[in-house]
Amino acid sequence: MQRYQSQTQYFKALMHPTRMAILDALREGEQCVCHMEAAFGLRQAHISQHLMVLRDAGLVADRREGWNIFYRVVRPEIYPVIDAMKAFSGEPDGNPFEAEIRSLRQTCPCPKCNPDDKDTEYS
Amino acid sequence: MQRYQSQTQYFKALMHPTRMAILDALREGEQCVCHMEAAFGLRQAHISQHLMVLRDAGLVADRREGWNIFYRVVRPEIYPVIDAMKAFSGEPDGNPFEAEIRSLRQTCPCPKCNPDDKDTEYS
DNA sequence: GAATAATATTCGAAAGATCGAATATTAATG
DNA sequence: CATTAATATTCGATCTTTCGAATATTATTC
Repeated sequence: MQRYQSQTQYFKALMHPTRMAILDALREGEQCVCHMEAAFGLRQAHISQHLMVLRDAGLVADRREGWNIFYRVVRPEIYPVIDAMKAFSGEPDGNPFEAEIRSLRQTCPCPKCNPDDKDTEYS
Repeated sequence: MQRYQSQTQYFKALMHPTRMAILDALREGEQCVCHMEAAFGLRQAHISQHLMVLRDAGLVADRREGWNIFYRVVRPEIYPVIDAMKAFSGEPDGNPFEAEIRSLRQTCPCPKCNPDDKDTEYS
């Protein structure tokens, strides 16, 4: 059964709701961890742990920018697999967090969202 | 994360080498357990346990015919998902057990393989 | 350079998956 | 009806995954 090692490893990476949510959230391009924390309503450590699994699987990579760390998908060819599964299981395809993440851009203090905040004064 | 329940359940079903092998073996149509046992070189109980997982997931169903129980895929729409993963992970697609199972037909005593064996005399 | 913000890592307990061994079930045969 | 062939189920040990709590790391700011 050695021949199935690779395929099943990747299925294992896709096997958790939080990891599917992360991959969906990254459809729009890179996101910092704080975005996912807010969009999913999950604890920071929890998300970080699942990001580690995806990183170890070679599906995502990170990039630091000041305080924030941005994650991106490095093998977008994984999306056809996910989309095939969504079709199979009758879920609407695409990114269910799209609107949520877009609205985060208003208030998020991370440099990607609000590059000019450097000089902003808070009350 | 409730929304990912269904998708991840199915990924979980695909997550094991033996279960992938079973689904590949069933591409050619229904097979009895003895075929998979011979083709995979795995113990009977092991295969049976994984068949149970696939059955509980609603992917396969069984049918008895005399002594043998034949399994078949009841949701072949799962194959596009598997094929997408094979493409992703660089595996050749299709059923790697095709030749093996075909050759089993020569010697297998199950009714599907040799429907006329009823009257066959052994030494 | 001490404090802080964002994120990562470690640890430990609980839950789940795997797998072999043993046993149970079911239908066919004599 | 006892035996047998094919397959299923149960059990128990081991390994893996999950997840919260605590702690560590890294870059920034004052």
